[in-house]
Amino acid sequence: MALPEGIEEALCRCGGIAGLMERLPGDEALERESALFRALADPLRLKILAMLAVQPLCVCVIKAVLGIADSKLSYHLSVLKKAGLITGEAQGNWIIYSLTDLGDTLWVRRIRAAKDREKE
Amino acid sequence: MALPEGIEEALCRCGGIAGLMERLPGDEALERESALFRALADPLRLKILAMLAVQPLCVCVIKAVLGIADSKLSYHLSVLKKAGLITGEAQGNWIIYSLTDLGDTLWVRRIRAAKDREKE
DNA sequence: CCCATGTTTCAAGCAATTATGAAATGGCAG
DNA sequence: CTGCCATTTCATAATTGCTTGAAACATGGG
Repeated sequence: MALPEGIEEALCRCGGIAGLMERLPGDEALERESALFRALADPLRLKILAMLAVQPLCVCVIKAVLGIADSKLSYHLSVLKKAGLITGEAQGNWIIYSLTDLGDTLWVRRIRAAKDREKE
Repeated sequence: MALPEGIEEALCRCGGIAGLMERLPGDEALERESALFRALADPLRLKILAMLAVQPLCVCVIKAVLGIADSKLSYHLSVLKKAGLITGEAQGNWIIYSLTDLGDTLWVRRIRAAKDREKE
């Protein structure tokens, strides 16, 4: 396989194809990371995270803000919960959701990233 | 609508439902953010980003490492390109891909996030 | 000009995610 | 116990995203 000038040289310097492969994250880590991004890959879910970043809320308030069907909201909440971004705690007749540590740090990161991007 | 104790009080403090809605990012921003996450929501694409974080590479090398069909790789490259995470520059017979600034900062962020998560 | 090589595009099928409405669960008040 | 309220679960339909192989497009060499 012929390669463009510059690339081949740089590739050799890092151990060729084999050397490159060694530097990559394992499949398991990639799967875990991408699963997290998948949970964040929906505007509705980001909006829910934004709300919970303000304060913990019960499902009915989230629903009132978003204006969507119960089951739809429940579905998205379960996606966020499975990803470990939020957690729900029963309180009487209600379930109060709030950000987990992971959700909180990721949220802070998102804000920072969005601000970084606005600079351009 | 009756609300659980604590929630209602906190909700009032931030301006009620209306006040909460004002604090949320606009639909446009949410769409833009989620589109970025969607591009990151695939292990193969994260692997490609990992490779390009090591050094710029032509398609054929990426293909050799991943061991997938041309068209499949091309598809994923186009997703990353549309999201503004990578850029391709023709050099003779080859196209050399590299991370954009956005891809690079996001990559750094990802590494940091992964390390944070390992602590637990 | 023609061929070989590297890469992309296209159409079709398949897989995964999301939307929807109805039914089920579980708690609490009367 | 009964009825109501908040929430989830389920089955199904609609949508979106991914994969695959064939064909098309460029580019550079003979």
